[in-house]
Parts: sequence; structure tokens; C-alpha cells
Amino acid sequence: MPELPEVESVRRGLADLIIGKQVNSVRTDNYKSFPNAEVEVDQFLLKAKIKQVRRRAKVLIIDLSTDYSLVIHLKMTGQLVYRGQDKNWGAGHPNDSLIGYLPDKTTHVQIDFTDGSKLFFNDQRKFGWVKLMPTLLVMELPFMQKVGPEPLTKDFDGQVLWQRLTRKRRSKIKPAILDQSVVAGIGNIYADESLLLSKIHPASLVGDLTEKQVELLAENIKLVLQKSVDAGGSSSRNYVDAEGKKGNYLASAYAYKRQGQPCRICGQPIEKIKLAGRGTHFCPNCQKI
DNA sequence: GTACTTGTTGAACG
DNA sequence: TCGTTCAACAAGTA
Repeated sequence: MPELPEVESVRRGLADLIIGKQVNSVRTDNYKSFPNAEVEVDQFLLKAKIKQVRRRAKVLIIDLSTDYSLVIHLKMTGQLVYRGQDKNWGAGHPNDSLIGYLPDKTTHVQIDFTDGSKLFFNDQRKFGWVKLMPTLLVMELPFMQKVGPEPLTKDFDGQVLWQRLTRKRRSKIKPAILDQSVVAGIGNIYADESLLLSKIHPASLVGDLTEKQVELLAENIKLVLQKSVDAGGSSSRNYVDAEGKKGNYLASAYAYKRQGQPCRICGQPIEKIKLAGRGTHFCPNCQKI
């Protein structure tokens, strides 16, 4: 499932491939995947040129020459796939739609550019969406107003995390770092990974953590995300020229989906519990409350 | 048929 | 008002 590193991979891939291209036509089969008025699509998407591709948290923003933007959330199973004359590319949720014939039954938005290349938004569960709106309004969205700092920038470090966690001191640490208003883009996988590396129990109360522990946690959040960005995204399988290339982060995961297997630090079996409604993996020996 | 999966929002609570 | 937890939602897989 696309988390911040996968979305960043998508952003980089798209930026290389579609900036400067002009939209020729758009097709959709599902209003929820593309909840936009036809008149706005006609006026501000058709014939628009791609100016820029940005990311904030797990949200992709494609800025258009019309001062409108396509705002995209991949949620659990979304992916973007580019097909051109000499280049094929895709990233996001890893399944065969990345390399199969498109459009297929998971394709909900198709954008054709004037040079004949195509961009497909596929989503097997239709949780994700592509919204067209004025560029100026993107940052006014309620989500953008409250979302916390980007973990991979200098806006985020141990001091910042410590400060942002003060209002959360009665909460458990895992749900606190999953809260997008505390820090942007942490999902279930990287929450478990960064907590194990920091030897912090996911159910520890924020108020019981020392400043040192929070600083370590911030460092490990940066570390796991950066490692995954470098690897091209955790669960993702990016491909070039129809060659399946698996993202390898999950193969080296410490906690996620490793219940019953030995902890890579101490050898004790990893346990899985449910915390705040989410599957939570941790080492009972390394991570004590 | 049922449980499970996740990011996000909104309701309900103290 | 604020913080927190819980339920709900999207839809497909096992």
C-alpha cells in the first residue's frame, strides 16, 4: 500500500515523464474516483499543460497551466501508470495492472496527452481519488491546513516532534505518530518500523516518554522513510520497460508482517496486537512500556 | 459468509 | 473548547 515513500516515487517518476505535456482527453468510469464537474474539466483540464508535480504528506498535486491542479490520493490500492511510445512506467500499489494491458477493470481515470502518451489512474478498491480544483485552493483544504511537518525535511527533527507531541501526552505513541496533524505521511508500516528501531512500545503513553526517546524516534522515522525512498518505495514494484523490479524495503522490515518471526535485534518472536484499531507489530523484549 | 486490510473524517464522549 | 477513542467508509482478498 502506498505510503509516503511510494507517493514520493510516483511524484519523481511523473515529474520526469509528464511535465510540459498537454492534456488531450480524459476518461473516467466512476464519479467517486474523479468527482469533478464536466464544465470544469472541459475548461481547466482539457488542453492544459502539466507545469509541476508536488507532494504533501501522501497527497500528490499536479499543477496545470490553467492555475488548476489535479489533487490525487492513492489510499490503499491506487497506482499511476504511464504509457508512452518509448517508455513505460508505473508506481503505487504493486499488482499486475502496473505491467498489464491498460485500461483494465481497475482503471478509473485515463488521461491522454496530445503526443499520444497516456496516464492511467488505477485503483482496485476505488478508495482513492483524483480531484480537479484551483491551485490556490489546494493549500486551503482542511487536510492541508492541519497536516504536520514533512518528516524528510529540515522542518522536522526531535525537537519539533517533542513539541508537537505535547498536546498528545495522554495518547499512546503509535496512534499519536499516525495522526497526520503531528507529522505528515507516517502510515502503519513505518509507525511499527520506527518504534521498534527506537525500542519504544507502541502502547507507551506519550507523556511517559523522555525527550531522548522522542529524539531517537524522530531520527528513526527519518531513517526508515529515507531508506525506503532510496529503495523506490517499500511495498512497491516500480518498473521500467515492462521489467518487474521489486521494491525491497519489506524484505528488510524489522516489524511489519513479521509476527512469529525472530526480532532482528534480539531474536525473540515478534508479536502482533491490535492497537487503536490497527494491526500492530512489535518485539515484546526490545519494546517495553 | 466473515474477518481483515488503511487513511481519513466525523460523531460521541469526558 | 479540546483531546481522544470509536465507528464508518471505500471494495476486494483470503
